[in-house]
Amino acid sequence: MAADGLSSKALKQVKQELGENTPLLSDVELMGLSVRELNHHLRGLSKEEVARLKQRRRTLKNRGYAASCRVKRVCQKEELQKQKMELEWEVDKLARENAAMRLELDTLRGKYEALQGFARTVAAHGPPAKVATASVITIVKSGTNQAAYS
Amino acid sequence: MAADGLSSKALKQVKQELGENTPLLSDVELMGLSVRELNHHLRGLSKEEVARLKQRRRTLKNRGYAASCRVKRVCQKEELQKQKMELEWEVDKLARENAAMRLELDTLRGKYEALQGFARTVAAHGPPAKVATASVITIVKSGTNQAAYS
DNA sequence: TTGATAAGTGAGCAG
DNA sequence: CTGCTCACTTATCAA
Repeated sequence: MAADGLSSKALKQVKQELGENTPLLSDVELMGLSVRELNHHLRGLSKEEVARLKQRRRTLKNRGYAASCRVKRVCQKEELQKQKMELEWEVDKLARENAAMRLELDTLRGKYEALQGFARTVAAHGPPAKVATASVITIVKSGTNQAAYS
Repeated sequence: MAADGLSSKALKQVKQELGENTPLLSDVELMGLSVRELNHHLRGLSKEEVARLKQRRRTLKNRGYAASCRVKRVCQKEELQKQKMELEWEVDKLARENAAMRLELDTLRGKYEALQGFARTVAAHGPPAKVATASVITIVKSGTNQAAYS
């Protein structure tokens, strides 16, 4: 291969010239033929020419296979990267939700405990007197669910 | 290329024979040489032989480059898949945490509102009487933070 | 036979 | 020049 002294460009030129010598079967055309159609075009050709033509057909097809193989590889890689980005986005979103809920939970816990202290005092002693601090009053007034008034 | 009638196996045999004719520079050896070392081995060779040898060196190196290129491609793909799996795992973990916290939050909200209703009643009317239902008593008794007794 | 893929080769670019 | 990557060819394997 390295000894023939012909670049691939030169070879392509040769192929083009040959193709012009035999315009009936040049590259793209040769690929699209079914076996039956191919045999039709093969009538009256020497054994060697038939073999050469079939080999050329195979080579052309292989060229296409190689190309689609490369395309496939690229697509798969892009698909992976895309999925990765989507997952990163989802992680970010969930992390934010998580932080927000944690905050909310802590806040609510604080309010709940304050209210619980108030209730415990009330339950133990008499009616609300000194225990009802401003914070507790606030808590009692600001309901998380305003739909329970009636 | 398709016209030379030589398979790559045949070519390799040829190369091996040539290598045995010139045992001083065969494949692996030729690759590991620095330019200076190479020039040393090139003394007293015809221009053509020098060119041929250099070309063979280049070809051998290219073979190695191609191999490492493929390895690299595979590694990158595996790396992406690994990262993807880690992200999936993280999403799963965060989603679970999220669900658990949401549940906890809902529960606490429920308890909070019940307690709030109790407190509101107590604040509006007198001491605990008929309003203190069993659920509220339970809520008051089961503290989320037992450290507030004194 | 057809299609896909690994390995090898040359072309061409970048450093 | 060296190293890398692309397109192509060939050798193989599976369907």
